[in-house]
Amino acid sequence: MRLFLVDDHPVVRAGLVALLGGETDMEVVGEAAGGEEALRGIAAREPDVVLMDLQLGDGIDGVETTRRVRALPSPPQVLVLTTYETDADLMRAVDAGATGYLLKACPPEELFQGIRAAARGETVLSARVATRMMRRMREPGTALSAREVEILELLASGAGNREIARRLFITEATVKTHLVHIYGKLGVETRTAAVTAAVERRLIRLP
Amino acid sequence: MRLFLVDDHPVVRAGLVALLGGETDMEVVGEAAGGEEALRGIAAREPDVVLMDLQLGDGIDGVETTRRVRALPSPPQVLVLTTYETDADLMRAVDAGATGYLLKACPPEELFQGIRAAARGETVLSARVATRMMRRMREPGTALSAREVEILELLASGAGNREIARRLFITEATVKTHLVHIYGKLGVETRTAAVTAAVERRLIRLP
DNA sequence: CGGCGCATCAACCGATCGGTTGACCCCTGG
DNA sequence: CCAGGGGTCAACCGATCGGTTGATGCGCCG
Repeated sequence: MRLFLVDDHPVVRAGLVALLGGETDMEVVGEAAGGEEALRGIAAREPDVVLMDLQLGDGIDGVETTRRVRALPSPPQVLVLTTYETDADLMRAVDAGATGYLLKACPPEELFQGIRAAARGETVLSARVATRMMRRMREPGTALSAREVEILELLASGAGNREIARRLFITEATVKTHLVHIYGKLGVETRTAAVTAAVERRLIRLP
Repeated sequence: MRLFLVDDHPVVRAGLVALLGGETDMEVVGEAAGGEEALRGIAAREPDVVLMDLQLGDGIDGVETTRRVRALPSPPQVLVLTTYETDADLMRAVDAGATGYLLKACPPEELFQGIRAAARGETVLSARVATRMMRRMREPGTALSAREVEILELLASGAGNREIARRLFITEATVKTHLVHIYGKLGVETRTAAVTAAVERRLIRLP
């Protein structure tokens, strides 16, 4: 089983090499610190599974790299191995064609089994990640409308209700109504908390 | 040189062991995934240098662990080795008694030299971290105090003034005074705008 | 057709926030 | 020594925000 590592931390790459060296059925055939380097290396070495971090430091991130890797002819499986377990990270990774999503904090044995499962094309999720997905499924009504996202973005820019109303050509009353709905869906009570909650879930992105 | 590792990621610990194994003058005498475990291990093994991550997953974080380690009789040097380079993390780590602050993304050679420097009691900073500090020095009036950063972090969590006051053991009046200063330094007029400005300038990091 | 969710608006009230002025303490450095 | 900066607190005021109730119109879907 040929593996390729993509992570901007030399320490993490060394750790994976060391850990995987103990498994007789796995071999690390290449590694990369950034997206561009990864694409070149993967095209050249043709691994079976790519272990991909999402935060790569330089311009092109892990999600975009995953998308391009999966667009290669006869692409390898891509197993995301990252630090965080936000909904948006997971969704975007899956959308980009990732085969699985594991956390760096997971025990090594879970990592080994995950890699073998990914090589067989099976979807593999860390226990904590799977738990989050289940909870999302069971709690509908948390999806924000397009209008509500518009409000959130102006909110994040620090605009007051009057300013938001002016920019969207509606009245303050309407803005307040939207805000109440947003607070409810995000489970917060203040505008500031709404902004941070939205950023964490990658509903909006700070400029 | 006896080293002790504190990091909640098995992969990272394995990576450090593998990397440091190549250096003849270093020896990893113990490791821990969490704060409590670290304190017990360090007291027992008496290392020269502790490599400390700031995100430990469980209740007690790296900063608090560092503070307690430095409070031990004849404490080891603590070298923070983490992923981020926000002002908040750096300032709190230094305040807690850390000898240095390196990033996991740094090249291994910088890590080795940093450990040797830390063992001699010298302060060592990653190049990117040092750059940030220099810029802070050269632009006074825009630099937030440690206390102001504390306020900002609670602000970002969506806390109201009363909640901030309660958590920091001060009165609402004091919180408001700090906020006025923060608004002035960041060039904003509302708490929400202050949070986004602070995140953009990497003064704080969203949870 | 009759709900249902979304978007819009109004009026009201209490709570909170933004801004100001003034004050005290502690520490550091010229 | 004392000026300066940071941290703390108080009292006050107007502006804004959070929360509520109620209402209208639109499009979708069974």
